[in-house]
This record gives sequence, structure tokens and C-alpha cells, in this order.
Amino acid sequence: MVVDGAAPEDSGRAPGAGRSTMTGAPLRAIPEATVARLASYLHVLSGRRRDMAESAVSAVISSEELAQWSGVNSAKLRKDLSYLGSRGIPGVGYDVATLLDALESALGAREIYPVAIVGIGHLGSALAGHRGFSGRGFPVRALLDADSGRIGQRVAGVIVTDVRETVAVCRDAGVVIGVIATPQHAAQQVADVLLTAGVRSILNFSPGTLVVPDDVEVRQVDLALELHMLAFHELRRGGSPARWEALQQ
Amino acid sequence: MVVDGAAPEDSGRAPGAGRSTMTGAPLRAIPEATVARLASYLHVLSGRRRDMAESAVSAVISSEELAQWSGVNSAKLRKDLSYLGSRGIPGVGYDVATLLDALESALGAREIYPVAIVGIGHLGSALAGHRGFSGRGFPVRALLDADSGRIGQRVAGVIVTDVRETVAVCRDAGVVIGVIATPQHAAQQVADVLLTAGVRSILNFSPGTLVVPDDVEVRQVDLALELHMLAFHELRRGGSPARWEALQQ
DNA sequence: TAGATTGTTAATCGATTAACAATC
DNA sequence: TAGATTGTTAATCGATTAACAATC
Repeated sequence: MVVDGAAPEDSGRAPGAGRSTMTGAPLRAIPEATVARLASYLHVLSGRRRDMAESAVSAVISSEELAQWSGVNSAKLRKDLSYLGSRGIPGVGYDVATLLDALESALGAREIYPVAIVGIGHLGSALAGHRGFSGRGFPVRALLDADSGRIGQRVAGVIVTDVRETVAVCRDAGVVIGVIATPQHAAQQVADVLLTAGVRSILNFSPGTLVVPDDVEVRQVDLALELHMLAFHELRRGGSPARWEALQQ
Repeated sequence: MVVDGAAPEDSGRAPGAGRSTMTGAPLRAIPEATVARLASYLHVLSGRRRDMAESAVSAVISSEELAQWSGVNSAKLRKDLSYLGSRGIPGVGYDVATLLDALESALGAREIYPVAIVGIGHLGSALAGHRGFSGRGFPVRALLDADSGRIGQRVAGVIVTDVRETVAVCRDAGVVIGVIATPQHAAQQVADVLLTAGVRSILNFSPGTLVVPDDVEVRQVDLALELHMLAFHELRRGGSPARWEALQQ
């Protein structure tokens, strides 16, 4: 938000030019918007591969087909894939296995990124048990909270630790991604502690802007903001609930 | 996405030109990115107003100050506000009350948008009790689930209903926003039912693309995608956990 | 070869930002 | 008036897309 998440972000981020893959192929800098879509292609493609695992169905897919599955324009998809340097076959399409490999490699999707969640309320607990984490290379290695009533409890198999021990716990567990699910008033303080622990990637579910150094990436998931966007859409459509009820009958 | 976040969206959305406010002032079409930031300004500004409620502090704020609070460039902020037609005072700044009024009006933030949540697992339950909803004009009026073990239970003060009654329940409750928190395999089916119930705004926490008509707005909140974006950032920085531990000592 | 689809170019579109005349 | 800040212009930047030569 695009979103966007679609939260306001510091847009002047350096695009990290001149990288290269493990295979040594040089890459152009990949735009943020493209990275988000690459992740989406990866997800769609792994899902589809599972579906057609049994049948010996074509291990090749066209940009048009993948584009439709992903809900994007096929020209945009080809442009996105061109950043990977991964070669499709003109007149044929993309080899699914090769493409998956290139996507995983480009996104670092084969690495493990240990996660800490701070703020183990309703939302934090739900996140701790969420498949999106442990299932896919983001094991939850630490849960932290300030409430003595919650400290010591086991949530999704992990013991909740006192937030004052964040730095030690995160370093011990090799945490590289911090998730903030605290009330807003605590968020900046928690972010500061995570920074001290060496965390440079933060997923923030608390509303409001975090102040962090330039080399720290913050992804904002703002529920209230999403709802306001939908509200704006409702307003724009000009449909009141009452009017809709009438129309639907 | 963020965005928000930043999920791939059908970009060819009609920008809804030629609206007008309740005061009759004609408005240019407001870009999506601007709408997201307007919502953010509204949030920041209401928070700050609460803080300075007691003190008779300046009821005026400059674009520079609000921009810093919101983490954006002040030129961008002024451009954003210019879409509201709300007049600041050159040499002085913006009257806070007037600005809040204009923001609320433009975003439809004074209306009530009843919400239904489908899928009352860990995440759905957490959302049902979340302040972001009931607190700010988005009352949760219906909870729906397919699991007979959950149907009939009370979550955050609302009884969970059988998902097969979605259409009737949503119409009765005047639901205008549907939240999907089901497993992915059920998401499209749930979306279809919500459409039948007249819902035209959907907040989707399930990964994967929903196919919906053009006049339906879908905001995607994709946890796995956010994590992949952060993973990419980690990869780009080239820091392995081990390396970080060494650096931090 | 004929047919199909890629990768890339170039045009278009939209969003960001510095700068400054207008204004209080 | 002098100082400050707005609203808007114009330049820049980046992202999207149609179109098509290159390629299998």
C-alpha cells in the first residue's frame, strides 16, 4: 500500500544499483513496485505448481497466462521478469522451474529470516500463529511483551519474554525482522530497541510514522488507513447503504 | 499497500472526475496515492489535536510541521492539500480545525461504514476486537464463519453466524465493507457472496488475487508479500545474520 | 516454414519536487 | 513594511503500456 500497502513512505530510498546474483549475472536496480509484483508472481507460481504436480502438464507458461493469474498486464509482467535476466523462450514461454528458481533467487526466498514479534495482544498472537511466517522462511523466534500477565506464557509454541530483554533475545536468536504489534504510543520506543538489537527490517502494524535511519526498511500495515481508502471509494461511488439495499432488491 | 500496502493492483481504475463536496466546491480527481496520504494527515492531525487539547496552543500548523509529523516532503503535502480546495493562509499556515474538517469531509470520515468479517480464525478474531474498526466509523456488524464449532460463539460482542447466511445478514446489517480473513482457497467464493450481498468495498487479508467487477475496490493486505519485501531488502543489504551479530558486538 | 511469444523500445502517463510569485 | 508561508508552475523522475523486431 500499495498497499500498498499504500502508506506514505520516504520515497528517496537509494535503489541499490550494481548487484549481482549468486550465478554472477549482473542486475539492473529493481524498482520497489516490481519487487512487490515479483513476490506476487512467485506466490502464484508456487501455488499453481503444487496444483499441477501430479499431472505431467506443460512445465512452460506464457507471460499472458501468468499475467492473468496475477491480475496484471502481460507487458508489465515481461518487463518485470526482464529485471531477473531470466530468459524466456520466444514463441514458447517461460520454463516454470527456471522461472521459480530465478524468482526465489532474486527475492532471497531460499534464505531463512528469523522474526521477533513485539506486542502479544490479539493481533500479535494471531500473527505468531500465522502460516505466512513459519511456513515460508520467516520462523518466529521471539515474542516480546511489556505486560507481566503475558510474560512467560506460551503462544504458538514460543514463550513470551519481557520486552526489556529484547536486545539480548533478538541477538541470541539471530532475529533480522522485527514485527511491531503494540499500541501506537509504544511503537517508536520499540523500534528504537529493535534497532539497537541490529534489526534493519521492520513490519509495523501500529499506525503512525516511525523515525528510523535511512538503511532501515519499514513496511507499514495500517488497518485504519485501508479502511479510510475504502470509505473514500464508497463516498466516490456516491452509494449510501440505504440506496444499495433498494438497488439490490 | 501500502501500503501499503504494495500489492499488485488493477491500475486502470477510473479516477472518478467531477465530484463536489457538500459545500459545493468542485474538486479535481484525487490520485490514489494522495488519498492514502490525506488519510495519514487526518490521523496525525487528530492525534496531535488531542495532545494539545488542554493547552491553548496555536490552532495553526505549517505545511513544514505537518509534513515532518507525517514523514513526507512539504511540497508534496501542500500539493496534496490543494486537492481539497481548502485554503491555507500564506505567511501563517493552516487552521487546524478547518483542515481537519476538510480532510474528514473529503475522505467521508464522518460517515458510518458497517463492516462484516468473514473467517473468524485467529486473525479474524483479532480484527473483530481491533480499535481501528469500531473506534473510527467502521462498526463490526457481522461475523461469519464456515466452522460449526465457531458458529454461535460471541467474539468481541458479536455472534458468529453461518457463512451461508452472509447475504441476508449483510443486507440486514447494512454492511458496506467486507473483510476477508479466510484461508486462500475460500477467498474468491467469499468475495462472490459479498458481491451478491451488495458489498462493493473489500479488505482482503488472504493472499492471491480476487476477481471482481470494475466498480469494486479491493485493498489487499498480504503479510507474506510484506515479508518478502523485507527479505529482499535484507538480501540487498547483503547482511547475513551472522555478519550482523559480529558487527554488533 | 508458419505461428507464437519473448524482450525491448519509445510513447505515454502520472507522481514528485524545487522554486517562486502571490499573499497574508 | 518585513517576514513567512502558501499554492502552483514547470522540470524531473519513474512507472506503465502498446507495439514490434527478434527469436524459437
